[in-house]
Amino acid sequence: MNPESMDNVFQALASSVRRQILDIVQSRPGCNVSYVCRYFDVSRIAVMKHLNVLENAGLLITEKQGRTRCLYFNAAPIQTIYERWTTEYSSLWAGRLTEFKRQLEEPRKVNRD
Amino acid sequence: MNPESMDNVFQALASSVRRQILDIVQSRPGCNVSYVCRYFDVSRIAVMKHLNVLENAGLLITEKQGRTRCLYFNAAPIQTIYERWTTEYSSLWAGRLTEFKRQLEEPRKVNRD
DNA sequence: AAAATACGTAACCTAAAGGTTACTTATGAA
DNA sequence: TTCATAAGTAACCTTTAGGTTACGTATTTT
Repeated sequence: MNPESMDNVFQALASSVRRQILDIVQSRPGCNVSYVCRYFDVSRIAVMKHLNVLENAGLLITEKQGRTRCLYFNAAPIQTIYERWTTEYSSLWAGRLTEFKRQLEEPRKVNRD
Repeated sequence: MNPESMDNVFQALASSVRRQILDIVQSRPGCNVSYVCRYFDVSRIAVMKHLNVLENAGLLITEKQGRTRCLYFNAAPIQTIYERWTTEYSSLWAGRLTEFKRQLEEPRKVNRD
């Protein structure tokens, strides 16, 4: 997973509305756009933009059936990030804030992600 | 953890530069602003803004000593989110995309977070 | 004391996020 | 066939994000 798509996933999750949308779709796999819209006070276009952000991040899968767009939640990106971060920050996720002082003698450009 | 601060954490993590900063500070607990700046090509002010975003999300702790600002990584917010999401989406994080179709008879305002 | 260093604040600029309304298009139902 | 419904596109607006330069202030260092 490249840093760009990691950005997309975190960015997508950084909105309460979008996290709610994930909840809704998860509880109703295959539901359509109008169904999701009923839960919110904002316009359908605004909801569609949120859906597109989520789809772009890979958190939603779309399947067009006739005139309706069926929505499915995809947990894979979250799992990937979780696995990645548990490896890199394993001690931290485990709950211990270890003061692991790696000897970094001279600053250099970091190339993470 | 309220949805607002959850937003802040995800938002803070949605930037490759900021994730790199976390790496740097984690590898050098107590380092100062200038030290972090050496890793990036952007201005010091830009880096400071990133640091403030991270601090606001609770991912960085700051301790002023004389004229220097000492930086420490704080994993607590990440742990909280992890625990929260593993509870809510446990089956998903576990790797099985279960088609758990909860019977949601009539749409209503969702109040998650 | 003078100079260099570390940080902070203010004002500004550009691009992106997140919302709106208006209009189109395609499909399903009567 | 007509009408209602589901979705998409375009153009626009306002706020926020992320960067800049210029300037100010406190604390070390020489």
